[in-house]
Amino acid sequence: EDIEEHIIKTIGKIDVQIEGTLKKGSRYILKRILEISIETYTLRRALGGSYIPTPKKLANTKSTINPDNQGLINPETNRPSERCLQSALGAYFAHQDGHTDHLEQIFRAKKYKPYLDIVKLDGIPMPTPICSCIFDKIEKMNPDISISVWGWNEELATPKAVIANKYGQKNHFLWIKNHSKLIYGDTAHKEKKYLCNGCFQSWTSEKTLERHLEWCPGLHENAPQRVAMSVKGVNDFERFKNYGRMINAPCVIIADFEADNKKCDEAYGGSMQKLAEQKANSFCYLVHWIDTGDVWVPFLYRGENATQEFVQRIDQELVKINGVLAIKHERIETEEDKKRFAEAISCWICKGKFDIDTNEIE
DNA sequence: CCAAAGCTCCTTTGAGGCGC
DNA sequence: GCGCCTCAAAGGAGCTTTGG
Repeated sequence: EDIEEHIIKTIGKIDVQIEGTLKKGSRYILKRILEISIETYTLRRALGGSYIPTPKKLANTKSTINPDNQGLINPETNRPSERCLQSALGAYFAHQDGHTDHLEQIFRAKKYKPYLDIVKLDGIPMPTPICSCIFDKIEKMNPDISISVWGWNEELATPKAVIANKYGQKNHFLWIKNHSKLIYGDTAHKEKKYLCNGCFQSWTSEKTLERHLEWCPGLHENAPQRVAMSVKGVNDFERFKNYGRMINAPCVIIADFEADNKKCDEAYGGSMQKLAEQKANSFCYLVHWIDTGDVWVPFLYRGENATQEFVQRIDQELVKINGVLAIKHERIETEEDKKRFAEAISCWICKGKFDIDTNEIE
């Protein structure tokens, strides 16, 4: 169905292009279309594979169930079974039903067979690609569950939510029985952590998680944003106060740095440790004159001591800018202006009334 | 028995609000 | 801008619980 939709869209695009071309040139006539070719490519996505033992550090957390399908042969393909996703979901359903023992034996224990059958995976490719459209389909077929996919980095012993598709990688699915245990190592703080299922951040208490949930935008595509409206009589009135920003700036300097991320490991003060340092390696700036729109040619520097170089260059620019600003212009002041100044009773910037008697000013 | 999670309790750190 | 306050995050000691 995706292919059909794509073809219909493509035909529409071709029509528009043909029409556009015919309108542009004066006497074009379309006689016939000689050829339309469709190129297809095999999409290589992360795939769920056959049995892989749980990595040691992950196994130590005792937070996952890794169903054992070792030696199982799929009668349809005559190759090792690739049904790890089915068994991971089956283990969840069995656990929901109160079964806690030997869930990893779901393929072999007879009493667990029904739970494998609960899992609806019709039309889902095995091994299963990690792809939002496929997992959307699985969730539609199994309306009682929603699935989040996590990746495990054995070297760092850290879990990470999988959001983007991973291409051409063979994966193995297991069921995360206990999220809390999995995220315990997020910090060195030795208390239970509370996971947000929407964005996979961990929180220090139930209270802070609940507060976060009111605002969590989630990580999925088209994640909703919470909008806080002002309350009548409380915060529904705002007044502009930043009068300094109203003063005309004759010119602005627009500058940008690029930096290398230099790894380090040194004491920073207290119990903090500095792990990385941003070291500027280049910068570029230009001077933009507001009134005339003039731009002084962008200056680009790449090399040693970029920050010091920047300060020196800006000092020189300021000298040049002050040179321009030092040119005095004659003030144009009409009789009307003088009259308005004399009669003014409020500040022209903030509109506030003068609290001085204007008659006293001579 | 083991390793990791997690509890109680205490501490430091940094962000941010408030009043002056 | 400063001092003071509150709050949450996070570090950590010393212990128990948990699940294999």
